[in-house]
Amino acid sequence: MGRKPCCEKVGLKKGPWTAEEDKKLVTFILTNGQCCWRTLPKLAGLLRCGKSCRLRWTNYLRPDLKRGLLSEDEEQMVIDLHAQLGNRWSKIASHLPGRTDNEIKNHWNTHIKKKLRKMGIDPLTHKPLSTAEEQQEKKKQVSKEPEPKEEDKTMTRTLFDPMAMMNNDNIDGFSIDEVPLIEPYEILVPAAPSTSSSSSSSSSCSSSATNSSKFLEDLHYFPVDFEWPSDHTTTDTDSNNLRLWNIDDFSSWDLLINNDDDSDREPALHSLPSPLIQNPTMGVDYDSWTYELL
DNA sequence: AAATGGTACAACCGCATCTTC
DNA sequence: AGAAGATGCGGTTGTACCATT
Repeated sequence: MGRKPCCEKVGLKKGPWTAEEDKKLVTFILTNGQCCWRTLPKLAGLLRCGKSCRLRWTNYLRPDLKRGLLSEDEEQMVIDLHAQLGNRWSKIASHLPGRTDNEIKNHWNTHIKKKLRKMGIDPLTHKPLSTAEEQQEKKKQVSKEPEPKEEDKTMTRTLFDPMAMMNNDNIDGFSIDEVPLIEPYEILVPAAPSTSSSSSSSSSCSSSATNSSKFLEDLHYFPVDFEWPSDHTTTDTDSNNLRLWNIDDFSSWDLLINNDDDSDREPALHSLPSPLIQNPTMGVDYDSWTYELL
């Protein structure tokens, strides 16, 4: 008697998400918050399994995501963290606000691995390649010996970790679980005096509902026959910035929201806390997010 | 211009872990 | 305590895009 599959696979859609599905998912989550991924697809009218919805949201649709290639600093941080944590991508991602584990994993596999190899560093051990190769050889010869314990592995990685070397006396105090993630409801906080505190927990089903009500109102002004760009997931690898959708893709939407008569309908921008608009380090460019999502 | 190969990234799969009853 | 369900995580795959031949 095995466990039931996470969802009824029959009749469920797989593969790339369409703009329409994205819209449904975003609308639902902004209305109801993130709750119960299993039931979400049904409630949102999506023919997807909950898992797929969660991934789409966390890796692509979340408003607090940074897009674009990792900066040099971020890349170095990934390398340092990888030296300490190994392939614990979610832990690594928790140190890089706006970055997802999937994104970091992909970047590691496609860019950093090669880079390190070019530099003569083994991306697995973070040791000089020659040494690592020797070790591989030894490992083959002594393959009967048991695997080193997890702590030992970490120690080995740390040995060649510049960050750890610099902060040697801080290693023990360096908690990887202490960096908070920005939640959507934390971003879409209305500037208007709020009756309820914005602190509290992140587990509510309706946490973002009120915060985004204005935003959702604005959704109603979305052109019914608006044509979502089919290549909205296309990345511009020639520039440093990836994109979800080009600003030009939204000319009709842009026209709509910038209509002089309806200038106050611009999606909830006024209600966004100014630090979020002005502070790029928050990883949220509200303007672009609005356009990207819609 | 077409074919081919390489690269990058979104999405899926299966297992692990956590939560609830 | 342990079974079942829900969620999270890491590895892998599929495919679109780009460069080269």
